[in-house]
Amino acid sequence: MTAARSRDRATWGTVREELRARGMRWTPQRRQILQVLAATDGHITGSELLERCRKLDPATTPSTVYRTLDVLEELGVIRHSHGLDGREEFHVQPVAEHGHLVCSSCGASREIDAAQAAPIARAFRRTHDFDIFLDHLTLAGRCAACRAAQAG
Amino acid sequence: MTAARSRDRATWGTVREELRARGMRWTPQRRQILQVLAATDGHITGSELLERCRKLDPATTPSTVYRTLDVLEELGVIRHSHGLDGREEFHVQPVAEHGHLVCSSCGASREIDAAQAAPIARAFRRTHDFDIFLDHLTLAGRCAACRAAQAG
DNA sequence: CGCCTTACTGCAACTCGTCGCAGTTGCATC
DNA sequence: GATGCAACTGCGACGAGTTGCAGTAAGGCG
Ligand SMILES: [Mn+2]
Ligand SMILES: [Mn+2]
Ligand SMILES: [Zn+2]
Ligand SMILES: [Zn+2]
Repeated sequence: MTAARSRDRATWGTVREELRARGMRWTPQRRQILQVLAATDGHITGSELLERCRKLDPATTPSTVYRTLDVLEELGVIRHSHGLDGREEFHVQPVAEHGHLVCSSCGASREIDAAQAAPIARAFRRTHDFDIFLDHLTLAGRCAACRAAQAG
Repeated sequence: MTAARSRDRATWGTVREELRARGMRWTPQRRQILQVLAATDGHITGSELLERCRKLDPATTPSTVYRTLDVLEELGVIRHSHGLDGREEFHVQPVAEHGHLVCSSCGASREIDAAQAAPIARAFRRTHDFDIFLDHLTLAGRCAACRAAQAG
């Protein structure tokens, strides 16, 4: 984990106040989930998060973890996209908005930043009057290496 | 269901020979699944297919249906993309290759045809040497109506 | 037609995730 | 510090989908 990629301490600390401001509660379970997320770089699935929480507290239950992920996404603290298998993958914030480009053959994954996605967003805005959510975008396809390997 | 959108009788009929050619077998279960798919317009999920098969034969089992979907996708008879919830949605062939544009707020969905996707495909081919699979693409976002509704 | 190989089916157990409900607890207020 | 309300947790049942395995049957061949 690098400081550049994860929410800094001060930002994570505001979650408690963001919850209170909405009439929601700060519980030991939520504190622990946030602690694990703060130590996570990049992406994490619900079941991975559950597993890591259970290392700290084996009594952690699935429903609490999944419901907390929903709450945190409503607050904007995390966002999700989907892997090739369709499972949700959560991003900790405030990483720059980005999509993913994944090779169906080898699983290699690259991020698509806002600049790269801008032409696509503009095209659908113009032709369909539709705003694309880059954070939710996963493009599947075949990378150069896999295309070359199969070409023979 | 319209003739224009579903695989015609002759094309569905070739599936039996395509299976045989690969050393696979033509079974009553597969015949029935294909019968349901032939009567399906547009998209269908695995559990929807299971449910429809069970109307014809209540003894239909999940594993056979899901495994048959895998086989048919390998043969190229169907393809899948993912709904906003991540679940697989199968397309019967030979519908023209297309992606989807789905509004996260109201669920409205439009198809993206090859012509509309061509600029995107070209861009990623050029900048990342990566071939996009249009059939697998689902773009999430917000439609004009929902944007207007929320603007106030 | 009957045999044999092996693809396939159905089952049971499992994973991931969701949901209603009853009991618990955060936290605001006095 | 005690009280009370509602948000939250944990439970148990459930839905969707996957997988190993043992028994079944498709279909090629004699
Ligand atoms: Mn997929
Ligand atoms: Mn999603
Ligand atoms: Zn690859
Ligand atoms: Zn909409």
